Amino acid sequence: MTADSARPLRADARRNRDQILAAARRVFGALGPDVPMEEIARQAGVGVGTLYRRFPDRTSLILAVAQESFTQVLAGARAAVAEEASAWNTLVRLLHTSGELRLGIQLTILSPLAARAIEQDPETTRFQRDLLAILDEVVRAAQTEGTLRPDVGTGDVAALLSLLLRPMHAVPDTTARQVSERATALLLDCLRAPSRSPLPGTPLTVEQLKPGVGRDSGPRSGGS
Amino acid sequence: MTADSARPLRADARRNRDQILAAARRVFGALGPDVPMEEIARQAGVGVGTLYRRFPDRTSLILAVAQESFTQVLAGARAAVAEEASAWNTLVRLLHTSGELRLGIQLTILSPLAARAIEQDPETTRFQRDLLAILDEVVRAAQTEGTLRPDVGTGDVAALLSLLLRPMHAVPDTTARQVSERATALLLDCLRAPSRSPLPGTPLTVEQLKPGVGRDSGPRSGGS
Amino acid sequence: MTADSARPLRADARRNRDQILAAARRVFGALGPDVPMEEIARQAGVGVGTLYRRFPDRTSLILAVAQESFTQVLAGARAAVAEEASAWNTLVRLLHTSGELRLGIQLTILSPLAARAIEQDPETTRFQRDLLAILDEVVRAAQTEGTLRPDVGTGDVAALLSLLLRPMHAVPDTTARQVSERATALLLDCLRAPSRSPLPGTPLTVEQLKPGVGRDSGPRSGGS
Amino acid sequence: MTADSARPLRADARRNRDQILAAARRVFGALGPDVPMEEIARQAGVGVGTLYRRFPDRTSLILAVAQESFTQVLAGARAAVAEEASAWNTLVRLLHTSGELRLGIQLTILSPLAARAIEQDPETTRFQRDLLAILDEVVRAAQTEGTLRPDVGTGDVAALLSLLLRPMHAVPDTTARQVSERATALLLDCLRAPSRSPLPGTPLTVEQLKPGVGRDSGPRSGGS
DNA sequence: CATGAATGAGCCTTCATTCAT
DNA sequence: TATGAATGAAGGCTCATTCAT
Repeated sequence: MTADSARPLRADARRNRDQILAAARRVFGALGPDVPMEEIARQAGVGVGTLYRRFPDRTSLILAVAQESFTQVLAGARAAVAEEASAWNTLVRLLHTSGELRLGIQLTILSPLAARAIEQDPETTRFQRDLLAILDEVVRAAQTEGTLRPDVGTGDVAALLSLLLRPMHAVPDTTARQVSERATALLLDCLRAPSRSPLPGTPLTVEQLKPGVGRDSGPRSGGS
Repeated sequence: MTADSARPLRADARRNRDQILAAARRVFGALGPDVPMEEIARQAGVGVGTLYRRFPDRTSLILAVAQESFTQVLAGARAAVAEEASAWNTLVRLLHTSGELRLGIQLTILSPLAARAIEQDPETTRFQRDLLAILDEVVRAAQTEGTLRPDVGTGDVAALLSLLLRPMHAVPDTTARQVSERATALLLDCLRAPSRSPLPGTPLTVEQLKPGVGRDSGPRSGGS
Repeated sequence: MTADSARPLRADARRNRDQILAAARRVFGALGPDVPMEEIARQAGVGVGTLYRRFPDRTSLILAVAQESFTQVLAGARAAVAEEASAWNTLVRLLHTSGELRLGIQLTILSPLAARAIEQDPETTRFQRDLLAILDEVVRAAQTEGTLRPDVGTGDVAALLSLLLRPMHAVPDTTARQVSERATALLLDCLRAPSRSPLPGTPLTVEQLKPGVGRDSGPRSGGS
Repeated sequence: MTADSARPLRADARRNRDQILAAARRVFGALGPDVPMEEIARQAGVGVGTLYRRFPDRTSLILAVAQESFTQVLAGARAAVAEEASAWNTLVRLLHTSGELRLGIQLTILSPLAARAIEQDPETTRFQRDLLAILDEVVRAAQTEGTLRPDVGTGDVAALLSLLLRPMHAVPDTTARQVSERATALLLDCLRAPSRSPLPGTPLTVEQLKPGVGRDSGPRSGGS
């Protein structure tokens, strides 16, 4: 995934790289994507120099973290597709699984810098495309089997998922977990066919989520 | 709201102050709460010095923006309560109205600094308390009148609302708006009584949202 | 003294000027010569604008304070000369009297800016010249009358006096006062003829105190 | 002295640190303790960043300079005690030796910031205590041996010493040196037993010099 | 290769001084 | 004339990144 470079890294170098990545996830998670590089290095138990040898700048570190996350999500998604009996069950599992990786994904989202980096990174973009493709398949299948209300599009599901993955602030951790579970359950309850009340507009397609036209630098409006 | 200082500010000073506040909303919105103060000053058409004369530090500027937002939300909420015929309609309107002010509220949420400031500001805290009190009333009333599913608590509704208010990234503005509307509709669809499938756990109370026990410095995990 | 400007200032302007001067003495004394001009203005009960109308910049305010002090010292010195019976008594009184004005004099000494300003101000320079002239007279007279040891020059006395006027730090006020009194007494004890042990070098003349050759920007070495 | 940190600094870092310290002494001496950090960095031939890496803020730099000075004074004092035959000679040597370090000590005294920092630094405080202890011993011994007038206390001597160490302004360097020598000689002449005229009050003890009761923020009055 | 030192640009904030009211 | 608002230069400090050891 993250490897486009040629030779496969000496054992200790490998270890360093992993430690750094782990530290980055942890620290980004705890302190946001703006933490001093030095802090990350310290937590990884290496010097800044080493960090920079592995990841030439902050952006590339963020990307690496993001890619790692996406890789796992993707793997999880594929497993869900393969292992679940119905499309609906796949969907349920997708929503729950994603929870695990929320952290990695979002931290990515808190800084304009990170946002831009990720948007522009082909690797990450590919992940997203793949993920959306899978989701799209599942959504259609679920609608075909009659378990998912027909008036939502893959875009809707993706957007909702992404909103549910946003971090909550200033709330006890246990509460956050409960919110997470109950919100997911509620959402699934909504999504189940048949629909009760009609939704405004038309189903959102995957295409409509593409970075598109509107302005978009930094944190922007959106969500309801 | 923001005014506790004694005398009422010279005409031009007043104008400047307003311009600064407006610029701050705009710039915080577009670039996040970490933008250089100088950028805000420029957009407001004043020198940094002027900005600092009005708002002695970044925190106080953030607070001012936040307070302004909350003030409006609160007013909107009160109007909704007063003017709508049923509790359900009030709830609907609350969800939609809040949309307008999302921006002000959230920008507030993107930096640890801002988060801390807002958590600690008594003024803002009061707003939150009042808002939650109103919401609580509406929720109970709606459940009493049988329009809101009984297995959700005010805490659930507040948390969902807050999630929906999170900004979306890298998505065309028009899409963001659609997502917003459709997600709100979907959510309302979920919330309407009777419930279809049961939710895990018990209704979340307002108390459970209080900053409480779990660690919470900086951006932390949470969400669904 | 401080007046070279033509017309004699309207009553209220006069009052303002005096309040400013008084505030400056007080504030310089308490907070050092680097206090914000705004602080001085506040304590004087006027706006900064007014302060600047009276004293076009910090330097001129410092000079005004210094001049006021020197004026008083000079007056005191003349009185001492006129009223005391012996040159020795005049000297004693000079040393004690100066105590009162220490504050005004020194504050002048704490900032490089002030130092430079004072050195270059002709008015102040004149005061110093006059003061030294008087001191010189008294010293010679005392030596003539046989009460002052003959191996000290006016320069020595002036230097000692100036050292004794330095502020003490981090010491209770009452102690400072005692130190002051006892040191003065001790000094007088030293100065009284006949000398016991010979001093190194030759009597310091007034000329040797002139700003002269050596480097001298800002706080410089010196003293014992 | 200044070293409580663990590992012993790389060779070049050490060199830089020393250059910075040297530059600081020089620059503080010449321009006062308020000089821009950048000036110090330039004179040390390093970037500001380096300076800040070594001394996290101005205060710590000032303290380092102060500690260096005190260390030397203390060493000198101990040598004097050990090597001189009589207590009187020790005292003489103390007064003269101190002259060398005057600069470091005083620069320390010109800014409220510095003053506060030094007062509060335990290291420096300890130095002062030790120094006063030594002085106290010498004073008593000299009085016992009958060479020091009995009506002065250690507090008197310390205060006088400190006054003599004050910098002189706007005076040629050579004059400053002469003043220094002659004033010291004169002072010793005063201190020698027997006393000629009685001093007002009672001998000042070391305790009376302690920061104590009187107000003392910023430059305050004091000295004779 | 790893390390941590050095660099310097950039942002925050203060305050002397000017100027509109 | 008095006021206090506005300005902007200057200094403190941090941190991303580079480079000597």
